[in-house]
Amino acid sequence: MPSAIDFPATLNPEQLEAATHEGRGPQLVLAGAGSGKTRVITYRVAWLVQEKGVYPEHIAAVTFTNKAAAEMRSRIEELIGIYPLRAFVGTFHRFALRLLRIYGAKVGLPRDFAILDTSDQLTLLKRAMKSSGVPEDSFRPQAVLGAISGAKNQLLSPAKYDREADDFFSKRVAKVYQHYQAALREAGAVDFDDMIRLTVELLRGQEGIRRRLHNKYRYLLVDEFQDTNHAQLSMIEELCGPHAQLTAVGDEDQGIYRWRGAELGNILGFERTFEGAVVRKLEQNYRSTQRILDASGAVVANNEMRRGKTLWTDSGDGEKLLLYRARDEQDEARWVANTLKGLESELGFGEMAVLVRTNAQTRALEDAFLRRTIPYTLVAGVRFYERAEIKDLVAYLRLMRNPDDQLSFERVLNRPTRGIGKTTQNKLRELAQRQSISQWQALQNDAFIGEAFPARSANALRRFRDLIADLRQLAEDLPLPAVLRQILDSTAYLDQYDTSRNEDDQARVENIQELLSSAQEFTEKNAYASDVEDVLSAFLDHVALTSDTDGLGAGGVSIMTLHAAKGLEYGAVVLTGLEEGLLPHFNSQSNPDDLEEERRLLYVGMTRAKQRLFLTTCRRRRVAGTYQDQNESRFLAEVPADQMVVEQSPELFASASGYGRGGARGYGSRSGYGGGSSYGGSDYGGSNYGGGSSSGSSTSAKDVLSFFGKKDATKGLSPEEVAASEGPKNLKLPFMPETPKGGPLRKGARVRHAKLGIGKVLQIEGKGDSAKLIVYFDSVGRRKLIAKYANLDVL
DNA sequence: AACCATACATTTTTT
DNA sequence: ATGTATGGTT
Repeated sequence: MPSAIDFPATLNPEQLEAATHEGRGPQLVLAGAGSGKTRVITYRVAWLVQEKGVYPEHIAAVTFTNKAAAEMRSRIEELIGIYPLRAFVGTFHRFALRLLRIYGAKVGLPRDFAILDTSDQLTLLKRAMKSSGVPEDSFRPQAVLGAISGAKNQLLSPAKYDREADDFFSKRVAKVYQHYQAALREAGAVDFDDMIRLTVELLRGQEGIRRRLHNKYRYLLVDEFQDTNHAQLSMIEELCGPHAQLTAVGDEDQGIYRWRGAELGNILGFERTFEGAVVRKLEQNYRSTQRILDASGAVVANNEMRRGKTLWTDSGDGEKLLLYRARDEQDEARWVANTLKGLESELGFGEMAVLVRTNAQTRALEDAFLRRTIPYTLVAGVRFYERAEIKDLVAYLRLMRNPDDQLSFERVLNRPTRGIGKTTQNKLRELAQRQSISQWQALQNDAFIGEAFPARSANALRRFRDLIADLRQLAEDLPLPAVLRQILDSTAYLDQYDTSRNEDDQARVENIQELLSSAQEFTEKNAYASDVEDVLSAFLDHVALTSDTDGLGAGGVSIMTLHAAKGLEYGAVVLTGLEEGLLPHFNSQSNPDDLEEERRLLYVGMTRAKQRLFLTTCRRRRVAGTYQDQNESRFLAEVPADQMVVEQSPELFASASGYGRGGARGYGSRSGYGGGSSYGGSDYGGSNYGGGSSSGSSTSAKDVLSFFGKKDATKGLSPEEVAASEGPKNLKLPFMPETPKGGPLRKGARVRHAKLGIGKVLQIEGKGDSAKLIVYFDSVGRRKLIAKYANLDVL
């Protein structure tokens, strides 16, 4: 066991103050990128345990991701030499789950409630839309789910949400929300948002439990505080009893999850929420060169929503940033590949990362890397536990614990196929529903099966019932991995695959093997658990709360989204696609708060770099199949010129015909018209003002200016701003997908579609980027089209 | 139940 | 362009 830690010798003065914060009051630590925030949390826990004699049981450290939690736990344990440390170190959801598994009944949860993943949620939601009479094609289920999630994050019940709903969409959502909750109740399940919401409900409604928990969790540490949403903040508030000591750590400049409910206000208004709070800043950076800090700092300084920090380092200036102006995404990818190859001897590919705003950007990069045989890892991919075969087996496991689990039951009823078709499934569901019993219970009545179903179906159902019953019997005393093997065996699950011929099948079998090993590993780790069912339950919870995205460390250059890069660091970082429409993304250009978030996204990307930082921008880029002219990101103008070297693609001029006007900054060419919100409602809706790149003549900036002056519709750019800009030099145009030139698109207009031929517009509904057209084509008749994607020529 | 054709959507993603 | 979901057909 390590001897006492010399805190003052290992921490800088600010870190030391934060780690050894005394007194009752809450503390907010504003930890700049690379300033050692995890260090502060780990040392604070160590300090509490070693210096203040706090029992680890009284400490809870809460994070957002399993990965962060695991890292934190291992660092703390290493530091104080206690394994395992009996403190709570885990995610918000795991914390909530721990409480709900104990006290769930108090908020109306069944004993073995299941946790839904996103696809289960969608299944239930679609069902809820149907039962609430909201047709599925009227609103995108994803959008409805998003709205419901938002409501839950705001701790709004269906009734309250309904009361506050004042537009058509919200009214509908309110209805669906109600039915969705009913469906959850019926399925005996909660979704992720419910876990937090119900925990708040529990803490607010049960004074006794609340007091007990105040007594237990006396020291709270919350990581990434800028990412908390309203429900999570409430949970923390309720958890902070009169004696709790809260340490919140975060960085408002790295808040990039507004779109999923995170509220920067939680960190900006910390002192208002937590009275008497102390706020500290960590500004010494241990990661990047001063150059990188200055450049990124200059960018983020343009944000209003921040308290302001100035990061510094004593490790030297380092090299200037390098900006590459590429012709298109192929050229960009080629340049990135070559540049990184040149750095290989110095850094090694594993110390390099290429960051993108959208996943679609990775394709060109992968191509270039493959061609140049540069090893790379795509950090993304389908989550392990969401793969179909894994979900099947997990559903079987769930039935072992709770055969009344409706979703799991329906999932495996005919998987692998065993002659229980859709008709039979629907009938069974209806019959069970009518009697208010689970489908499993319905199957217990043998006579009922015989009466209700034709012989063939009845037999298949009986066989399924006996299969599950036998498995449940076995599961009672077999260890988890053996149960899984038995399931595979009894269902002949692997027989569906042809591993010698089909690569996909082979991958599925490998996935199943991986599941077996993870079950094995889990069982070994939890060997101390008292009985078999405990391990099974714990494993199911583990599966529900673990995404296993950690494909890191596979070697080579890491390619990932800016979001995925948060918290990571690399010797060299390339930020690609610094273009209007991509960064800032065009869906975020019209709202100032969204725009600031895009800037933070860039900031997060920049501050991942330790030594070298590269930026790239493309003159044109293929988006959804067709090339679009791009304008440089407005954020590039915010990087101090003296911190950056600019390199330009020779090809920019070589094939000058569509891109004539290559200035030092900004291009005379422009993109078509139609960025999101200005679409439908106007006379110009759907028509386009695309630069005539095909003819080789890019339209002059004057035309563009007059156009905008007249239109006055472009968000994020007032006519004054446009007028104030002088020619191509400072042109900042919103993202606009390119379409060929034509007249205004309106009812009755004749249009040409690339595949469908000539048609007539019958109707235009909606506006914004979702404007829908109904067109009658000579060839195929009526078609519904989305203006954005249809790419219509107006004749 | 397997198969094919068509429709649809395309920012970011954790739990 | 491209992948996935859905729906109809055999």
